[in-house]
Amino acid sequence: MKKSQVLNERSLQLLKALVERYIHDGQPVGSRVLSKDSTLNLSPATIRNVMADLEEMGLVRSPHTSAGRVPTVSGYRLFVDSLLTVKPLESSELSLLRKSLAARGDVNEVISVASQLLSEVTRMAGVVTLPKRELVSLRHIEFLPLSNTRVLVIFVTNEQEVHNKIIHTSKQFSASELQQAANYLNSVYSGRSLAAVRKAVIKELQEAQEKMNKEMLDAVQMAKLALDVSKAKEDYVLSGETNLMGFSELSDMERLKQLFDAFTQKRGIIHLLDQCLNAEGVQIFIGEESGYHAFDRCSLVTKSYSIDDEVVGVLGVIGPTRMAYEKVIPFVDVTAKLLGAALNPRASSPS
Amino acid sequence: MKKSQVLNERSLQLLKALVERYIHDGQPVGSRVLSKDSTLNLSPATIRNVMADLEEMGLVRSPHTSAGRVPTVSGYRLFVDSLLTVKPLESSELSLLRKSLAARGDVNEVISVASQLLSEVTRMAGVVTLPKRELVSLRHIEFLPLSNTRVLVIFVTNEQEVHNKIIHTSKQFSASELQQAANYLNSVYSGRSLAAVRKAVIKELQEAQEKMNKEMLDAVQMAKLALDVSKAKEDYVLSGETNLMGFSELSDMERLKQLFDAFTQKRGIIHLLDQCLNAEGVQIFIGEESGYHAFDRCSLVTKSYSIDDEVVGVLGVIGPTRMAYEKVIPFVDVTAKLLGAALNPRASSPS
DNA sequence: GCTGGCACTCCTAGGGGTAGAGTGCTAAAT
DNA sequence: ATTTAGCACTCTACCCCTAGGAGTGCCAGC
Repeated sequence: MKKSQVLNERSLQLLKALVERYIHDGQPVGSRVLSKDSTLNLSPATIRNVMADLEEMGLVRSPHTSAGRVPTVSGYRLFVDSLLTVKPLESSELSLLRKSLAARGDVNEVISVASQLLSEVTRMAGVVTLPKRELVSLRHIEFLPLSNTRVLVIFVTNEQEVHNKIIHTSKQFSASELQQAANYLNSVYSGRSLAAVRKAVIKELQEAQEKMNKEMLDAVQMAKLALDVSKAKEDYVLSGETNLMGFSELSDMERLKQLFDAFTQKRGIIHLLDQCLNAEGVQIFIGEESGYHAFDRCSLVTKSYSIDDEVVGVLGVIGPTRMAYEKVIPFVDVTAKLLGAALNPRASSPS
Repeated sequence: MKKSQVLNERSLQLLKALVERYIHDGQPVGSRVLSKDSTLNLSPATIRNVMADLEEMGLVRSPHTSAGRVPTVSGYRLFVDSLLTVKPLESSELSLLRKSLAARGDVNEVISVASQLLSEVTRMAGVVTLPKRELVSLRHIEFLPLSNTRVLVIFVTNEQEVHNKIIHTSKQFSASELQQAANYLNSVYSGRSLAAVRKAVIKELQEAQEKMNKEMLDAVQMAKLALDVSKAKEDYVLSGETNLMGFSELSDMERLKQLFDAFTQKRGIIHLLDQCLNAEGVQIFIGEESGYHAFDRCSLVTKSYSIDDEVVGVLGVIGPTRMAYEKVIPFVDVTAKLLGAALNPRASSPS
């Protein structure tokens, strides 16, 4: 039993060189190349010894007897956590980001542009969750009668986000009744947060009776229905999935199908991304770490983004475990910042 | 030179048997199996002669000297056009369709349910274009001021379809000015078709000057902006793409990537589907017939669907050329009819 | 005109042999 | 005590070859 189990500097440098090399050309790396490649001048034999240690610790493994070594998940983990030297963004990339994410009106458009940027620049898949603000303020609400007791509700939140849903009311309302109801709600609740409105509405309903006239009661009743499940949909925008088909490590059709199925299911991925919401800085899942079988051969590099210092969503890049972390990490980092800035309503340019 | 070039009944029956057999088990079919398989009792030798004729006419081909025969595109074409015996839907499928497509409120939801049905039942990919009615009637319009000269326009068409866009106006409007403008537009134009409104608006603008007061002029000006490009987005809902990854004929990663790229591009596919809009009955594109390289190994079975006798969209199934046409065709047919019925606003159930 | 027979072609699967890559181990060198 | 050179060993990838099988085309007989 050797003295090790604790890694000395040299082993770490070697691991670093090995991972970098493997990321670069995708083939198991042997002692010979590392000997030439690495800055530390060591003979292949020495390197073999060190590599044997690394293997014993589960940081690398060899696909078969006479192949070189390949990083394991733990190897990658150690690499990204403490060995990685990140490369600053190329200025061309930065300016592309800046240009494309210049503030514009439509939130959905900005989100999908960001997603596409992530995928195009990294040549992997980009993902951005839709922003969900805790504090959604009600800007305006409107009711339109449909057939029978169905009513179309349109409400605008956060200045310019339009939502609509159909509710079923207890009785049939006329257009003017609905107009009155909307007027009442707009005058009383406009500008307040959805959560506050919901709370106030419920309170009003409980102590209503005599204080309110019937129209207002109806209005409040409808507001309750309208705002009920309005925080339902969590969703994300995915781009460049097809880029993943180019990677040899994902060329197994069975796995690939599982991965794409996960993309359409959305559930698992959303859950995964949600875990990153509260994390500081760039978060990385390597291979099986994600806990989702479909991602076994993939890594996910994510960062949350914020509007006005409030974390509202997550974006990231999905690619094979063997990806250029040193470039992807800073890129995801910067994109998150710029996206947050672009979404800040106060900064939105008049154009 | 043989007497043929014109196909006799026997050759046709043989072709039919061959195609059916090939569709069934996906391997080149030889004279031996056909001899046993087919209803017409012929020796392998005779069948070989006939197959040689079929090959000469480009209806079948052999992958190599000692393999059986495989249908060519023309072979499939002849098969689906005149040899196919369609199977009626299984009652379980029909009832599933009926149940799932029971009329409900949200158009988008119905469309995506239909798309999923197409993919789930056929185990291939399902596609449905969003309905686009020529006659879109304006139900209601609303303006909300944003920062500076930007105005959020919300308008409702066809009873319950909500659209919104942001326009830039020449001057800054107050909330009440915008309210007035909306009131004016709603009172004058509500219930008329978008096309008519657009026309009327332009006319009014030209002869406006003295007849109208300033508020109305502003209103009309904004209506023009709002309704300007409102017929922009053609789109479709695709489901079950991943099913396509199971088929061996699409297992070439290069081609598969092209196919999926085409799915995300949307442009080509929309164009292809548009061609089916005006066709009667079920329309089929086999392999290269589509003209789109990405579809070389695929077939597309489509049918237009109508709301209230007006053709508004197309749905279909995308799968490998070797698909069970006799089941897919009637299924697409029925789905189109049921989707049309489900979307008919008059029939929408109050629930 | 159909059929049986036969020679032929081509694909496929499997075996054996070789070259190359890279290892682990040992013994010598530093 | 660590590093290094040398060497035997292992595993893969590739190539060639063969045997078997499938299916054809053609011809001659029914």
